[in-house]
Amino acid sequence: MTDRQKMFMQFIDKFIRDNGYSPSVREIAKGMGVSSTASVKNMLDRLEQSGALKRTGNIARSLETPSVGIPVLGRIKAGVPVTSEENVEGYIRLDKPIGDNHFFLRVDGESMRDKAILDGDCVLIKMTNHIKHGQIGAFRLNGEVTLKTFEMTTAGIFLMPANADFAPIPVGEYDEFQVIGTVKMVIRALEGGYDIEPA
Amino acid sequence: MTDRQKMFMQFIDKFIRDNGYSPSVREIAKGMGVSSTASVKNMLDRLEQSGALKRTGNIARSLETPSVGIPVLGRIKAGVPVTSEENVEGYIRLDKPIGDNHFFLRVDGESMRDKAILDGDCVLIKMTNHIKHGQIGAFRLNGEVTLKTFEMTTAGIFLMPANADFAPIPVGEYDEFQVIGTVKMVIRALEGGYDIEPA
DNA sequence: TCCATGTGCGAACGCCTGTTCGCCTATGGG
DNA sequence: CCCATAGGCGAACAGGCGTTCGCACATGGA
Repeated sequence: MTDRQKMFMQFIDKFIRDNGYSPSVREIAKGMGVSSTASVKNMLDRLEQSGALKRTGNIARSLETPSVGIPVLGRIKAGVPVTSEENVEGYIRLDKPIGDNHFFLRVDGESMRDKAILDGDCVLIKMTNHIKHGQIGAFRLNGEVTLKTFEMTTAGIFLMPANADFAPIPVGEYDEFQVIGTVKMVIRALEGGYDIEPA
Repeated sequence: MTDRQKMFMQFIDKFIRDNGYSPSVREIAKGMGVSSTASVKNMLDRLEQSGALKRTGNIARSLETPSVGIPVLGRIKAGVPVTSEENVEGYIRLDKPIGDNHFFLRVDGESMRDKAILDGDCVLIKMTNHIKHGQIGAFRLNGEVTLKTFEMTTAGIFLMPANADFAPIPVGEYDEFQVIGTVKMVIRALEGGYDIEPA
């Protein structure tokens, strides 16, 4: 994406945030200081083609910046990529300064109880390979997805539960191991105070 | 709001969720099974007047269902109503099936640690006088606001911490005591993963 | 009985808005 | 030099869209 294209995106984004509806072609032209609607259409066509923008043909103010519903992944099936459609159990809509390298994971089990993350909570995962000693993250170990504290010591890598009922998991040289990402937020619903959109 | 008006709101709401932009007057007419755009405008005028809907005059598809910024209350000052402006430290924007009898409270202290609610978490409070034995709620006791589990026994009312370092608090007959509301959701940000709008 | 309120009809007006067409300029490989 | 790519101009078209006007018909309280 060129600098010019980024400027258009920023304008559209801000307009939608400020007004709650998307700008018209002419409003974009005015805001960006070009005089022809054709120039704007040109730009929108390219932005849409690159996937930065979503439009619905011939419909007024139907511009969308695609990025609001963050998927909530439930029990992760073995053998498929984590973010596979099959694992999506719903969506949580977020105000969007968040990238598409994020998803929510519904916590299964009590192994992180003492870090105040309970069975059924939703944790926001930022997908990344960079994780530091002591950070909580999501990992894939021999096909199983798990939420643990990451510890890297002279004895090797350990995935630490936060619950005395569970044992630390050493990551062996020949284990299939992958850092899925780090935990950025925890959301817990109590007594039906909160909905996720159905998948 | 009449039943008919609720149906219109539901339609508009769903349309926006599904399409990302608001319906036109004619689309509403079609969707609601009325044949005149004037009827729809009539309805929209009333919905707007009652505050259920926001519009921008003469602008296509500018319908908004006011998405509410729920205030986040920080340290509650003594002597002022809980929801007083002075206590607001920011806002969290929620998709709106939530009433204005809700607010977020930023948790101060570790007294609910064993219920997985930590210092600095944001809890969504539904303001109500109705609370059941065993529910977590926010209370005002002799001017202090506190988050505890509510217990009602033959020995009286107790506010129970979830942390062995804190003692149960009996509510005496002459205490100034008020149930502020019940906890509906817990949100925790880790490592800057999440922003609240400034107040 | 009278009147306010909620809901509806159909037609017409006029601005709003996305699209199209043809043409132009600058930049940077090959 | 040729050409692809990014960006832009101005005019015109056709359908989208909110608004207005005048009228109609129930319901329910005064």
